[in-house]
Amino acid sequence: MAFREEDTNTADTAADSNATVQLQGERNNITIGDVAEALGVSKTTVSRAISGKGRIGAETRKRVLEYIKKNHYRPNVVAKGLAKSKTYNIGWVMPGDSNVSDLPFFQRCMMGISEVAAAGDYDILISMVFDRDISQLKSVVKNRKVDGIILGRTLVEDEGIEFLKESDIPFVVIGSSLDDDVIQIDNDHVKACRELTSIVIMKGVRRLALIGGSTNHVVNLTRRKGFESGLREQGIAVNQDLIYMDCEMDSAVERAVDDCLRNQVECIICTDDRICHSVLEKLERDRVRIPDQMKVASFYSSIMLENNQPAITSLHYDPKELGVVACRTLFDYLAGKEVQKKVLLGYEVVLKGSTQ
Amino acid sequence: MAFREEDTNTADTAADSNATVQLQGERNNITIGDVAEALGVSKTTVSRAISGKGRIGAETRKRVLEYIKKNHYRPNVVAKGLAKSKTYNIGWVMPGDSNVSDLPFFQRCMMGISEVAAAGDYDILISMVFDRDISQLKSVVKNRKVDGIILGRTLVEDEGIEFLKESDIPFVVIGSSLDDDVIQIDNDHVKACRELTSIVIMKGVRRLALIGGSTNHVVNLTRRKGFESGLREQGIAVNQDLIYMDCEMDSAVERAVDDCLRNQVECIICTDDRICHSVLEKLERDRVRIPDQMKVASFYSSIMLENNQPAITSLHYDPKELGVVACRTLFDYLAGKEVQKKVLLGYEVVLKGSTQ
DNA sequence: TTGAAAGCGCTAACAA
DNA sequence: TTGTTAGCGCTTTCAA
Repeated sequence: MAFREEDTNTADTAADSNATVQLQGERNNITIGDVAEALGVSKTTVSRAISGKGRIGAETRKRVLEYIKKNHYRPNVVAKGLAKSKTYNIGWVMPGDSNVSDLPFFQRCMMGISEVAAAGDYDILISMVFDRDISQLKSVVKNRKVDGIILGRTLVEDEGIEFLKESDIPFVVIGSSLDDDVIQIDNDHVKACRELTSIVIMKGVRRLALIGGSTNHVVNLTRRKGFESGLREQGIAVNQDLIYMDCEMDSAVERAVDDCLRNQVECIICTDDRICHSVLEKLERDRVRIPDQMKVASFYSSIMLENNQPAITSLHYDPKELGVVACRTLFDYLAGKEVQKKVLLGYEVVLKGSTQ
Repeated sequence: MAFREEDTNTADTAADSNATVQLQGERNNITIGDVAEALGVSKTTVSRAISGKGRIGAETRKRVLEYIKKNHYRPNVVAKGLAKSKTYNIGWVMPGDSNVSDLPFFQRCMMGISEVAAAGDYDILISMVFDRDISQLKSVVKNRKVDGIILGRTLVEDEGIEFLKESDIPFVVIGSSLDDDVIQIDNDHVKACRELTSIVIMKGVRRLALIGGSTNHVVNLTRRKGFESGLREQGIAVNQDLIYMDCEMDSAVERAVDDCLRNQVECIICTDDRICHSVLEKLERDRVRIPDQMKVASFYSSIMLENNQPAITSLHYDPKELGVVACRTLFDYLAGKEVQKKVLLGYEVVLKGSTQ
């Protein structure tokens, strides 16, 4: 029933005027040399006054600083970078092929990173990677445009990580890596998922199923591990037949749900909210009532689940905090400090009506 | 009914090991000087071989290029930038305070930008701005970390635009600006909204209402203009009482819907899908059936509306294309070419069940 | 406490 | 066709 009427002129001009503009003139900025000359001191002195390093007379210092302020001098960060072999940029690598529902997650991470970065006079250079295409990442690193990298997600076979390791540029990942050499910042998914699973079981449920996403995403493996650990903790044998992984397509989710219904599953747990959303739709279509006929919980929640009736029991994380810690860790590492190889952040279990 | 159990150890170490790492060693790269020396030519010659500019013997050129390839030499972009007064970065300014439902929009824009930028050997530096805080943008510009800027959205009173104008750095905006001096890339919202409004009217509706977002967002003004123009086009007088703007909060939307119901409105048009979503929830709560008792359409659709029953009539745009055109335009402008001050891109009217 | 000079890695006049 | 030299704007040794 979709009548599509496409506009023909896809690149039209404003009706009122065909006005054009052209760049002219040069911006020329005042340099450290100008300051030095104006004050009759050397560039070195000015440099020292600014950086605060090296001995310098309090009086001279004050004069320089005042002049600088009055004349709006700002050091050229790029030139400084060249001299110090730094770029004052860090690279933030986002998957360009992620589900829309994951975008807010990366966005929040980025806000955390950006906050810390800004405080350290750093900027963020982004590069998008796709499943098999890490060319943007490569170019940023090979062109030496960044001092370090933060990788936004981890895969089991991660070309990005491979590349970063061999190009020995400092980097940290958000998420867990199977590779111990990598500096990792993640939420404690195992513990979180174990806890949620346990709680659901303690409410009386015995037959639980897990519907999960790609097994190439480390996070899904971690969540599965937490789920199984929760079962065992409550003395329930892990039934591999009730664990459905790699449900990337809605159709796979549907098949899994059908199977659950056939097998008298009492509670479906989803590794993320995209899957959960699709489970909920399927259950609605089949007129399965939640929580009476089936309980549902999710190991990750975003806006997608926000307005569901009934509300969905799920785990909450703080993506911004991940970004903050990742960036701090990277900075510490760049500064030559010792950093922990793996930092695990907290979580929240939020119980709602869907597991009542 | 939300039992929240917060984890106490928000920054815990991996259980198995307290392993730490520390950065060591320096990456030292081969420079243009090394290449020159190895080949017994001057740096200039190497530079010319790489850039292809200036006369150089075919034989020499080949030798240099081969050596470079074999030894994995990559020019230092930052040094090149310093010499040429370029950064090879463009700034992408995203609102950090936007609704989650808008994030995919900005993400898609960014993908378009990133595609064009990469093709031009440029990278993207991001800065987030908040309603009243453009400090990140300022720092990026003042530190001269970028050659030009793309602004992701426009406000009626836009501090970002003000700042960019007076710092005379080249920039383009995605969206429309009331300021004619600004280079703008936008969809043709007026035309699109006029068309959608007209079509709905031609289906027999006479009493239409518009529920819209902040009047500080230029796009909302533009859409309102299109709505009114559609009414007039169909010979319907514009009733200002049925135009509800600045419905930022859900509560405002609810009041507007209540008012619509009282006033025998037959069709509610929303300026974006966040508002539409909230209209739909309200109507559902009031058990108003769509489209029988009330028709609904939206001037912008994203995932939020995707799975609604019935599907919602709306306008579709291509955010990535906006990014592509914005970046191309900026590049042209930087290159000293003449560019159009205002480029309007196309749209799609997608008719669905909600206006049946 | 201050300054001269070399250097970060590249480009671009100008000469040869 | 190639090389010499100065310079982009800053830092940093070394000397004064």
